[in-house]
Amino acid sequence: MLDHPAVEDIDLTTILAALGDPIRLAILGDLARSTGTALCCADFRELTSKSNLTYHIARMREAGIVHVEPSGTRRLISLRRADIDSRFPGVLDAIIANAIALPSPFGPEGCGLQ
Amino acid sequence: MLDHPAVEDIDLTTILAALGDPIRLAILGDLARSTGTALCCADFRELTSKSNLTYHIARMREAGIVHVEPSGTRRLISLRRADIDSRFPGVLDAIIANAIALPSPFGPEGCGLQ
DNA sequence: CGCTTAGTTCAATGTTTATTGAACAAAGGA
DNA sequence: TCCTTTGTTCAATAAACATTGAACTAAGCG
Repeated sequence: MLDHPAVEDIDLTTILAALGDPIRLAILGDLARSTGTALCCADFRELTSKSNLTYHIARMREAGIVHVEPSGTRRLISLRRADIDSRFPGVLDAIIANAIALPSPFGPEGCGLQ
Repeated sequence: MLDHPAVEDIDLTTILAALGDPIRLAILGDLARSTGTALCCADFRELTSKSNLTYHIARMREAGIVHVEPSGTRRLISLRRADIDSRFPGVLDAIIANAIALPSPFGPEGCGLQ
């Protein structure tokens, strides 16, 4: 539980598959928009249900895209941006640059975050 | 049949999902390595079976990643690099740069091309 | 201690995906 | 015209994926 792959074990196919889903791409966008502020699962509640979020965030964690750290009753989610960039230079940055501009797949009001 | 999405209909999630598969990422790598030479389905035969190639190449075509053009008894496959770059700048280039370096998922001898 | 907030686990369900092999179609060369 | 090469279609199948809701755990607060 809460296993994070080592940098050298991060796989490009797995990263792309993990981001090839509207909910997870929206999570990526939210995380990228909020650099500095740590987000927790509850911050993504407008995207889907609690248990479904557990599922999607676990997929991103297992792919090596996010780091999840328990903090009291919550889990702080952060991007492993430097890790992915060192392993696959430019890939995550390019995706983020485009994902940030994307409208939220769940209504024009966005996800509520910034 | 042989429907290609218009540039403005190309979707980032769909592209990432299409490339989040070892066979399709290998096809992308082969195409990127062979700029100048047009490839046909048969050039990917070391990756999987004929009918499975039809399936994977159709997915890439429907995602807007490749253009497929009949030519005699074959189909010439080419990357829609400029199209994707105009829609999602940098994304495909970054993925290609990393995919090219990737070992073929099907044996150290690579795919036989190049 | 009891309540609330945050998130997980689990089983169930329906959908999509990947893969196979056999049968088929279409173009080109001998 | 027959044969070969190239690729498609189709049905079947197994596996992976996404989604739900109910039950649960764990931490913090009053």
